[in-house]
Amino acid sequence: MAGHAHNAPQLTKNQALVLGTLESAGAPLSAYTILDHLRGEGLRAPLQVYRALDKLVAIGMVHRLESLNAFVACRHPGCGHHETVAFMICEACSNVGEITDASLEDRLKLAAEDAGFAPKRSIIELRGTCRDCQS
Amino acid sequence: MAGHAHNAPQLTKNQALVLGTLESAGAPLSAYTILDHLRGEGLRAPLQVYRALDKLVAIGMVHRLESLNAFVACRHPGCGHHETVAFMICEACSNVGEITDASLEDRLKLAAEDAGFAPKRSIIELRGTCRDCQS
DNA sequence: TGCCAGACGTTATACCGTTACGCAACGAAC
DNA sequence: GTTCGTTGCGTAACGGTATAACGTCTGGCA
Ligand SMILES: [Zn+2]
Ligand SMILES: [Zn+2]
Ligand SMILES: [Zn+2]
Ligand SMILES: [Zn+2]
Repeated sequence: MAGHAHNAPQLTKNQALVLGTLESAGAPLSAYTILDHLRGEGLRAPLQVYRALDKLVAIGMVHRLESLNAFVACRHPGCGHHETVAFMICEACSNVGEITDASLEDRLKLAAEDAGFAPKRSIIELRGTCRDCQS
Repeated sequence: MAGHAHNAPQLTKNQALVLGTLESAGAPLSAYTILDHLRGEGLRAPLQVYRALDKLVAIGMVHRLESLNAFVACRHPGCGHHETVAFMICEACSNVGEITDASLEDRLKLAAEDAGFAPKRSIIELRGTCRDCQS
């Protein structure tokens, strides 16, 4: 359960178990996979996992990958409050990287506002091949 | 079944039914919702809808919205081959707009390559409020 | 003490998507 | 014309993802 200290508000037992599972996996896991990893710790129902995930996502320690229906522990360099993050998902090794790029964010916001759209949340997920997997 | 003519390769009956449903809805629909709309036309199983959707997505007449697990008929102005599209999803009225912005695409590609990542596919979905729904 | 908010546990259910099988239609190759 | 590969179709069964609706238990606080 190593980790970067987001200003984390005392995790509960289930939240800590779920976070630990994600961190030691180092890759995205589905809620049901997490559940399977934690049956030995007494968890039995999906909802126990989903509730913990909801909280962890809310405080920014875990991200949800929409295109994968899966969750990953935050690896953001510095782990600040990232408003907009772009995820790089390697299809070969499942590793997930995070980009925060202000000019990209600006560009996106501008393009949306040109169309009269007021964005609240941005989902950016790149599928491809990470540095290590390019042969 | 009005529509823009992508260079469409003669849709089959099921494909035309599914596309027609999406176009007349004018908003994203889940595969099961499409199926419910088409029971009267003889469709009975999810697979019939998913197969049609697969094809329609492949030829670019329908887009899949990953963050919604839903599908929408293409409304892209000009409907060309869009490599990278950003979707603007209104959370108030469910309307979906499409942006194609070369400089945004470049910026994203550059940021990824800085990180040693070779992207194959980009998923960009903005959640927010469209022009008509801002009061 | 009484109350409330938040986390918890359990059951059941809804929603999303695929596997596996077999059949029918079409066109190219022989 | 027969063979064969490809593509679409239909059905059944299944597996993966997420939530609803209960009730319980705790800790904080008036
Ligand atoms: Zn992060
Ligand atoms: Zn990789
Ligand atoms: Zn489009
Ligand atoms: Zn709207």
